[in-house]
Amino acid sequence: MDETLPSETDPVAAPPKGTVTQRAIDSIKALIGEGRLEPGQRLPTERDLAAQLGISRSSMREAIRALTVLGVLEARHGSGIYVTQLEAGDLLETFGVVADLSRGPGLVELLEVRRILESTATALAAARITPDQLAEVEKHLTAMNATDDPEEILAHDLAFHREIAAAAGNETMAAILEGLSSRTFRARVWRGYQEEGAFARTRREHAAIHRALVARDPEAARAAAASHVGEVEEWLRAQLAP
Amino acid sequence: MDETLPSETDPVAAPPKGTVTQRAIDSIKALIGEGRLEPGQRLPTERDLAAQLGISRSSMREAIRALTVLGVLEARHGSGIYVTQLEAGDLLETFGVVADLSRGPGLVELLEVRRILESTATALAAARITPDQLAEVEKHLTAMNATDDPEEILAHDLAFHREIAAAAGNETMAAILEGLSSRTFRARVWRGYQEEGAFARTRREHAAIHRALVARDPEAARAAAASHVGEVEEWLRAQLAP
DNA sequence: GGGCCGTAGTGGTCCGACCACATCCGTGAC
DNA sequence: GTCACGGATGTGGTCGGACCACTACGGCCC
Repeated sequence: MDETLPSETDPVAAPPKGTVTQRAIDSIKALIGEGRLEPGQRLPTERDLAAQLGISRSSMREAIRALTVLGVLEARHGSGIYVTQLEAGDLLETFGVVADLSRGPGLVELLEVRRILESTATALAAARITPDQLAEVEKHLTAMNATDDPEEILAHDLAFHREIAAAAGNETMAAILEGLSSRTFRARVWRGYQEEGAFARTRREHAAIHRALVARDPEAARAAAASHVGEVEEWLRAQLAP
Repeated sequence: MDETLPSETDPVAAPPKGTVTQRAIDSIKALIGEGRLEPGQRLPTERDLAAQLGISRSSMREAIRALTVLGVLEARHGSGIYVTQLEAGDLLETFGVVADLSRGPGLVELLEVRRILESTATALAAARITPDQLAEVEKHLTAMNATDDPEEILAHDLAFHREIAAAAGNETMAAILEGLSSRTFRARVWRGYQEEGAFARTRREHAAIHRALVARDPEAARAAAASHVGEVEEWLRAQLAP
């Protein structure tokens, strides 16, 4: 087959700036940005791509790997390389890395961002949530209160907030919040928080959020969510202060 | 030299799950997450790292490249591989990719997130900004109004909001906003917006934000910033509707 | 003592080979 | 005619080695 990518406007030679691999990354990103590669579309083989850019397969593989971890490309063993759907979930998966590797003051700042977004998302959800979605939220709320297994509580806690974020109707915001609530992040922060007997308080706060959703009261929902995250934020701030 | 990384708790063999490269990525991430690799620290050579994990140098290079684009590692040609400072700016650089490659509804959602964060950041800035920072903001505001070159306006517009975000005192939020205002993102959206003669309106809105900062009025600042971003958001929403 | 320059060590690039897996298509049984 | 099987083909995944480009260090010369 003579499958070929739309060629660059460059007629003679590519400006040899930066490493070869970086150029390859930028080239592919540009192809997508300019719409010459559509979401879901299959790319030429690694070997062909390398040949078209005049670089080795090794370098091209590094470029593809880089774009893979960024959620832009997806490599399927034995099948080919594909452009992802380029939706919020695909591209924001890497956001979890930030939450996982931040520490100290950065963690507090991350919680501050989460408080802002989570409160807004909860307010939006109060206005938009459907009965089905509300039932799902209640399911996790009930399950969360019905067990003492920290692992299970954490899982339902995550799902509780995820459902609310989804009900807010902004996938991008939901994806960011998902990253800010990554499993390891919560495990690192929540663990110490819950160990101080904050279970009862957490339950009260979750109940307040739920009440606001049922009442379809955005302002009450905003306040409840902000307070919920803010509690943890203050606790963490105190932990880092002395 | 016999430089060696702290070994895994695993005594026999690593569970062969996923690709070899992915394992290497996770291993290094884990080393950093567990604090066995400090920010700024130099890693063993690619060859040593590959040997320690029992994989080829090629695969290890892909792993390193992946962590490099994520802002976790930094490779210096001829010198070695180093852990970044792991600060917000390092890790959130990839956020720009999201803004660059999103399209359609995703762009509106992105602007919605920016409106929420930008309004809060501006409100915080109104309460915390120092005279020096305020002078810097005014410098860009003046420069922005003194030229007709779109490129220059865009540059000062970016700097204007960047200074305000910095004055809010949350580096993480500032880094996210920086990504949401990436050059190519604004170029794609603002271009069309400004072409419709929105210059005057933009100037009024910037002036309103500035007044609120000078008056140290957080609520006015929040409203002005929200309105500023909201205008573009509404315009873009209308563009995509028909 | 200071500056120059060679050298060892590092990441960057390339090549070629082989492996593991997915897909497609022809073959055969039913 | 339909379907299941199985091999052939093409793909990404891994490996090993070679060489290049650059940095950093230290000894040499002035």
